[in-house]
Formats: sequence, C-alpha cells, structure tokens
Amino acid sequence: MVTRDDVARHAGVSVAVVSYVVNNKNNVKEETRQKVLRAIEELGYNPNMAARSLKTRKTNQIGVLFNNLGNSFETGISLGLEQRARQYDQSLIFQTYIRSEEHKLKSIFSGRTDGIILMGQSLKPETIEHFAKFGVPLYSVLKPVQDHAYVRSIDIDWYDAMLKLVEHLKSLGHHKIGFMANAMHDHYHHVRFLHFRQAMEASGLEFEEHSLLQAGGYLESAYDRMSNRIKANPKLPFTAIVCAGDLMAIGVLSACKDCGLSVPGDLSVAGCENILMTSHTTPTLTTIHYPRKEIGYMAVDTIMGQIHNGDEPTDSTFGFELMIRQSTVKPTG
Amino acid sequence: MVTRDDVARHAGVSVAVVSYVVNNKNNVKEETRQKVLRAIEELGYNPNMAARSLKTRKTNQIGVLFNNLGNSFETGISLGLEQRARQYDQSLIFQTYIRSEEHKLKSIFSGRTDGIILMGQSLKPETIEHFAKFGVPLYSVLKPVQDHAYVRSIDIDWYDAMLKLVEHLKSLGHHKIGFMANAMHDHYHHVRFLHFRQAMEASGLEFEEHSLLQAGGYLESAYDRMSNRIKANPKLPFTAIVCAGDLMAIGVLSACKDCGLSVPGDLSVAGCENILMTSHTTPTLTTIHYPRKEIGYMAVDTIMGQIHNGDEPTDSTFGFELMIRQSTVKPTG
DNA sequence: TTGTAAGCGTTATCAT
DNA sequence: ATGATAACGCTTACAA
Repeated sequence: MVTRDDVARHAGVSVAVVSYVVNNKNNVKEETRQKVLRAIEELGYNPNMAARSLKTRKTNQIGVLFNNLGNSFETGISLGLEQRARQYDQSLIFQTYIRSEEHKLKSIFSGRTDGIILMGQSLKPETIEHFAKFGVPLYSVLKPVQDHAYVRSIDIDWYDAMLKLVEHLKSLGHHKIGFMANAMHDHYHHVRFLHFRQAMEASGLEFEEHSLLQAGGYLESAYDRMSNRIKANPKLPFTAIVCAGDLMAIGVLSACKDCGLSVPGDLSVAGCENILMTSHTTPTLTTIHYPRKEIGYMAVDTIMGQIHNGDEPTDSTFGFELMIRQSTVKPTG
Repeated sequence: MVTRDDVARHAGVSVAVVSYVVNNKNNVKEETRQKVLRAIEELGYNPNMAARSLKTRKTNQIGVLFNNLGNSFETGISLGLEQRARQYDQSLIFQTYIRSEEHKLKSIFSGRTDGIILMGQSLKPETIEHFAKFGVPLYSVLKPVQDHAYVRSIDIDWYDAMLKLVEHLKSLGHHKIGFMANAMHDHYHHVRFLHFRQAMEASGLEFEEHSLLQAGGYLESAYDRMSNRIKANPKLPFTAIVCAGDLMAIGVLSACKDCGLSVPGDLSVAGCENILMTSHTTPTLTTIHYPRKEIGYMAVDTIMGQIHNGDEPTDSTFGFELMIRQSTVKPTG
C-alpha cells in the first residue's frame, strides 16, 4: 500500500501538501502541485478511503436495503439509485433485509454509510432510533407499512392507482375482483392491498376475504398458489384478479395456462409495477406503471440533501400510469 | 457517535478492555466483561468500521462489478454472492462497470474492499496490475474474454454446453443456425459466441457471418433487432437461433410473435442461462441451465480463501444442464 | 486481568 | 505557500 507519506517523501514535500493537492486546495504553487501529481502517478497512489472517512466523518457510501435481489421490480429501482449515486460519487452498499438479523445492520453500517435507503421495510423503532440518534438519515422508496416520524418516503399514490385499476375493471363489467399479495404483514405489498380494499369500497364493490390469495415470495409461489387454488375448485369466486407484484401476475398467467384456464377469457389478470416483462407475456399484462428509475433518482437526491444540507425530507408521491393491455377484458357470461 | 472511549469511561475500565470484550478475547474477568457489555448496551455503542478497517487492514467488504443490474441473469448470480457473503459476515459493495470510468475503481475501492468479484469484465491490464500490486484479489464469475494471469474465474464449460445445444438442434434437423449476442467485443457474450462457432464446426455445420445478429443491450434491443431483421426480409437464413442471453431470447420470441413468425413452427429459439422467466414464456424456452447460485457461492468461497488464507485460485468449471423445452422443434419443410 | 501507548492513513489547525 | 502536529476510533504489543 502506498500512503501519503510515501508520496510526500517521493515528491520532497510535506504530507500536508499532498493532502492539499489531492483535495484540490487552491493554495499550492503550480510547480509543487505538478511535482506531487507526478509522484502520485509514479507510485500509483490512491487515498485510503477508510482513513479519510475516519477523519472527515463522511463515507461517501449509501446503504441500500433490498428485500429480494431477484425481483426485477426492486432491481429496477436500484438501477435508478445506482445511476444517480454515481453522479454524486457515492457507492452503494447493498444488504438484503432479513428481519431476524435486523440488529446486525447497526454494526454493519456503523461508520460505513452516510445514509440508508430502504425499500419499504418497516424497521423496528429501536433500529430507527439508533440511526436517528447518530444522525444517519433513513429514507424509503415505497412507503413502509409502519409509519415512523424519522423515515419519510417516496412512492406513487397507491390509493389513486388502485382506484384507476379497479374502475377500469369495473367498467369492463367485473364486480368480483380477487387480490394476490405477499403474505408478510410488514411487506410493502400490504400497502397495496390496503389501498386496493379502499378503492374497492370507494367503487362500491365488495371485497370478500376468500378472494385474497397470499403467496410467499414471487413468481414461483404465485404460480403454485394459483395452481392449487384452481385445482381445488376451478370455479373461482372472482372474474378478475389484481396481483400486488408483476412477477406474481406472471406466475398467475402461467398457472392459468397450465391449468386450462384462459386469460383473459376466463379470468382477467392485472399487475402493479410494469416491469419490462409485462409487455412480453402472452397475453400482455395490464398493470400500473411504477416509475422506478425516476423514483430511484429522487430518493438519492433527497438523501443527499439530508446528508449534505441537513434538509428535512418529506413524504412525496410520484405520478403513475395505468397500462391497459391484453390481460383484462370484459368477463364472459 | 458513541466511541470506545465513552464505553470505557462509562464502564470504568480502560479502552483496551472494551476492545477485548468487543473482540471476544478470553482474557477478561467475567465480571468486568458484564460491566462492559452493559455499558455497550446502555450507550448503544457499535464499533466504527472505518476505524477498525484502518487498523486491521481488513474491510470485510467485497466489491462486486456488475454489467447491468437490470439483467436477471446477473442479479441471480448476485443472489448467490449475497447469501454466501452474509455467512462470512462480508458486505457487498456494488458498482456498475463502465469501461470509460474504469480508472475510478482504483480510488473507489482503495482501502474499502478486501477483494473484488468481477462478472466477466476484461479489465485493462493496468487496472488489474494495480490491484495485484496491492494484493487485492480479483476473481471473476464468467470467464473474461481477455485472459490475465491475476484474474482466475469460475464458469461453466461453454464449449461443451454449446456443443450439446448445437447437437440438439442438429438432431432435430437444423443445419442453418443463427446466433444473437451483445455487440461489445469485451462482453461476456463474446465467449459464448466463440464457443458456439467452435461447436458448430465440431458438429460439421457451417456458421455464416450474416447469421450473427448483434444487439446492444438486452430484451428490448433484441426485440428491435429481430423485428427489423424480419421486416427487412421475412425469409431468414436460418431455421433456429441461439441467443447468448435469455432476455434476448425472450425479446426474439416477442418479436416473432409481433411479426407473425411462429415459434417454434417457423423458427426454433434457444437461450443460454435458464433464468426463471424462460419456463413461463409462450412457448417455454429451450436453454442452458447456468447454476447461478452455486457459482455465486463458489466465487465467494474462493475469494475468501484468497483473502484469508492466501490461496492461489484456479480456473474452475461447474456443471450445466441442457433444458429442452417447447421453443425448439423439428424445422418444417 | 487490566492499563498504557504507539500507530493505521487521513485531514485540518496553526505556525512559519 | 508549506510544514509540524494533533486528532479521528480502533487494535495490540507490552507493561504493570
């Protein structure tokens, strides 16, 4: 490892001068600067980030808490996060969130990160307050189920989105609409479910508890859940189903195909995210466009404001769009 | 921020003792240990990782170089990396690799990472030698196009895989086989392409240059490329096409559908990765199963061996499996 | 069993 | 314009 001392010695200046050059201070004679730059070049010197962080109390790293790296909805958001973070010269340090290991986050991120971006997780108050105490900003993409004063978020207006989707289905003639979501109560799908129910009510439609299908994870579990449901009783209590995640909707599509249920003939299916795949399924999938990249950008902008300017973040919502495609049509009969 | 000094003062012991306790040294009286633990608890203390890294010269962070966070093949590998890294208590710091910004990696990772896992990138020799000089191990999932003595890799045997795939198509009666890949010459698709050509030759089939379709990125660009190709001349010079990436294959499927070309009736299509989606397309996709998670595990195991035991890594290959599904059948006519 | 103190590679204050 | 030097929070001989 080449240190600043080595550079200083090599260039025949003091360690301070090397720092000045590295940090672009304007108080260094051009000649000296060149000498130092040459030394840096010759030795292949790069400042040690750990040492720098220790001294400056800035890490230039932002933590990102995933739920599932394999979910293209979440990676789509990260794509936005990553691009924007790069512009700020910030590195992202990714962690998959596992509730039973939540306490580890405190040590993992200690002195490692200037702020943390969540993806809808409802952290334990104790954890949140730990970070609050040490002034580490938390900001969430996707509104967490459990609200906490220290964690503001950016999301779309799910109530409005669900209302549009439900109204769309209703206008086609659907009155019995099912819903499929991740079973975890603190999962971000829960927010979608709550708003779906409200939208149903506002539309004068009744939602029946047995029309809620819970599936553990993503595509495969949705496929299994739907297949089993159909096999148990091919007569479904709804003519359309909304899936909290697009991957789930694709699993449902696939299950219907394999079980001989025609979509959209026998059942209309809708998703909630507009991941790329949804325009390439057969049939193409009606869904809500979630502006992943833009929201990723805004999340980074916001947390950077918190970190560098001490901005007080607020909850904000971003526009969505209802994408009507082939998977939703008038119910038969 | 609570420091070790605060804890020491609060517990009425010296700073060293706090360190002993934190690092589970066995030379601390049980009573003192309890006192310290209580102080840690009460103050909400967590060791500052930056400071610890500086002293111990271990960061417990591993860099991961992505090409595209939006590609589920790559995120599938990361899923394996992440899971295994967690077991070693290592954090992953993700960077999207951009060739024109490659030099930045040196500073970004300086003092930040104990090793770096690549995903098939051919780094510039200068960059590789920089990390070699400072003893930062580099290890690649996916064999890079450009070989370098310092960068060993784990991958499947692409020649064998392509041979199996080509033989499968040949046995169905295909003699003209097209190939679609990312155009970048240093992209990991290139490795697949080279082995495909060898496999064609070994199978006694001729590969014609105009049967190589290059598409920039992933699903959408593959879709565009294929659509344009069909529109330009619906009579394709091949009866089957192998796509270097599954997402590309899905794009091709979609393009064929939209252009009125039937798969597998008019054209057989195969992929190379077996991402989850490939078993849910219409038709389901013949592809090569790439054991992403297992390879991710092994990559972490290997680099941990390099980091902690100074192991000399070697190139290794992992088993694959040919997944024959609906998208490849006997050519008509 | 516990404490003292040096040092990891920086930055930043204060002299010069 | 440049140079000493004291932190930053931690680990680890070595001393007590």
